[in-house]
Amino acid sequence: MVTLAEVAQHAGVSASTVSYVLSGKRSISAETRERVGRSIRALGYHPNAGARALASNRSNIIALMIPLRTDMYVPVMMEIATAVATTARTHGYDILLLTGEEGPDAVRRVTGSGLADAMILMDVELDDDRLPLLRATEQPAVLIGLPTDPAGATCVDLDWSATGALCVEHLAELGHREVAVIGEAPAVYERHTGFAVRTLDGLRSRARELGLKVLHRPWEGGYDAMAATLSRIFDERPRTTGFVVQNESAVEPLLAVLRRLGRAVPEDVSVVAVCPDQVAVQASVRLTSVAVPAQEMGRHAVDLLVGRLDGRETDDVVLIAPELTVRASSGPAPSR
Amino acid sequence: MVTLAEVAQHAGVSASTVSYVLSGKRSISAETRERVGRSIRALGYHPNAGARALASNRSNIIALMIPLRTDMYVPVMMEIATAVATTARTHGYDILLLTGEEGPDAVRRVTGSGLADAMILMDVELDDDRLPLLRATEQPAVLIGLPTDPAGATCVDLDWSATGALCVEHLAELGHREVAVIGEAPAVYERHTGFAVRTLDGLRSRARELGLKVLHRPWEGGYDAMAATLSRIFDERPRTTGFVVQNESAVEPLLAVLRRLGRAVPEDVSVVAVCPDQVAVQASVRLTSVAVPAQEMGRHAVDLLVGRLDGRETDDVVLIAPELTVRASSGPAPSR
DNA sequence: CATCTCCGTCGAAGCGCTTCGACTCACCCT
DNA sequence: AGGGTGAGTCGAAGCGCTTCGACGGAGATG
Repeated sequence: MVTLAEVAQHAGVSASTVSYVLSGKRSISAETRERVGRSIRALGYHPNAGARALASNRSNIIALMIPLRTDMYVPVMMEIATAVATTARTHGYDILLLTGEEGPDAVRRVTGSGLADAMILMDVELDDDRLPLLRATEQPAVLIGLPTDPAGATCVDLDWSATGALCVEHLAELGHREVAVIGEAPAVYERHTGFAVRTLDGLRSRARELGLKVLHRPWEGGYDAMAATLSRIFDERPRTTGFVVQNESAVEPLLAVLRRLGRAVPEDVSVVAVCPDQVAVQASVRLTSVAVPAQEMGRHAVDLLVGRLDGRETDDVVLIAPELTVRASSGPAPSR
Repeated sequence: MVTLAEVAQHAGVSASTVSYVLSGKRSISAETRERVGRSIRALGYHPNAGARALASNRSNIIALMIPLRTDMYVPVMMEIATAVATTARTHGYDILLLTGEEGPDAVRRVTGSGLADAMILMDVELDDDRLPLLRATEQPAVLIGLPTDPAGATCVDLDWSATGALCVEHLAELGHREVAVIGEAPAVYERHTGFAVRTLDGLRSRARELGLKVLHRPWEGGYDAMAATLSRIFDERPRTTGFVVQNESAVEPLLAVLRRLGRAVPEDVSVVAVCPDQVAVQASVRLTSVAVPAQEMGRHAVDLLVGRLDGRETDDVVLIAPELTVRASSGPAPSR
């Protein structure tokens, strides 16, 4: 293993000089810089992460806490995670992967041990039990999600409330009067997951303003469950012509069951989805959708964090405005 | 920030004693251990990760390199990743997340800097360019996947070749004579991804032994592409009655298109999938399938690695035997 | 009873790096 | 000519922990 001291000796300078070459924190003559650079390459030197962390009190690691729930749509999580990882690398940071399993303890462990310089938390609940811990430490943290009280942490999220409103507005403009929402699994609402609750609230209040009737049904997964859900919906509200799907994995089952029921999309019923664009265009019907900007959220989170770590002032809450793309799954309400 | 020394002072012992209490590497009287434990709790002490890594030359971190390709089935990757993370935690290790993007450089960086004690690599190609680097370091590594020459690294994988064989055997037993394979995206084969190539090889050679005709068609994604693929297959081999799907995301498109073509499953055609059990049971037709044991693979990989790190001798290659579960998507070939 | 052994504890020496203060030149200003 | 300035470099002091060797004392051994 090659050390700084060996590089210094090889280059005929002192260890501190090599360190300053590496960090650029003091000016070094071009000639010396050159020579040190050559020695580094010649010896194949890599700074030791532990030593660096100890001496500088910086690990250059960002912890990312991902839920390991199976009731969330995984690809979006993954997309956020990869965006976080790649963005972090461009700033010289690595990502430590924490699963939600450990819960608040993980926060304690990581901040306490100086393993990471900062944290990014996903799957934020409205009243998240990790928040008090974050407030108690001076370590920067970014939530991907928006709790009820965001004090003490920076937040990045899609404006879910506006998203819900946007979906229902679109359907209203097309003349739909009765709308059904196929939601997440019940457990997601029960633990007050921010995005699910907010979407629903935003949708409902806009619907009220517009005079639309809304039915919300969670969905557990599976085709049979979808068939049951739909038949219940059409029993209770036969005149339902608009659907909002907030759960990406519900998209295909919904379309399949509608087909089986003989309801044409978009002639008989319209469907608006909240999902990544890729899902929307690859579905069996090209979906009118509000995109979930997973990449953007991940990138933003890291940028904010790095800004904080570099001592810059940053925004406290970044809400991304939703954008609806009209595709083939929504159209004018059938005249009856 | 609380340090070891402060704990030692608070407990009235020397720093080394506290260290030995923590590591258990020397015997400590019960009374002292008790007292030190109390001080630790009283002060809220957490060992500093950097200092520990520096002094002990162990970071207690395992690097996990995940592909960030979009042409792979994401949920399986994620399942492996979470299994890796949770298993690692039970052994006291944390996970450093590396995306495939950096490629071999990431290996160099991580092993060189002592950031991680070991690595787990996913998305292994038959002739992977990260392998030479792994062989050149004495750091343990586990591949989830099996390259052509596994020397120098431990490997964990499903026996894909046997998996392919198993699928075709099942169809053969049911009397199917002409079989089509809906594969991964072409790029997956082009870069010689181990599992894709091996499955196909295993399937083909068993088919040859059994006298079955096999057609293999990659699939890029999307319903239209699936419709095109199927119509080509039925053009070229009208008597095709068996399908093997190795790409989980192809399952629903395949079933939907078959339905549209008026081919009933399993009466007209049988479908065997290679996918996680959850996908198989939640599909619109309950699928006969070979399970991809994602969790098991992740867990195994970590167990092997930890074994190595603890100086134990471990297996070099762990191949998990495939298991086929018969469900509702396969049945006797139609008599013609 | 002298000697050996083992247990429990301590002190000190690093691990490889960053960073602060200090030093040496050259150069510029008055 | 004297002093000030800034660029470039060095030495040394730590960062918080692990670990090795040493040591005193208790109990076992012959």
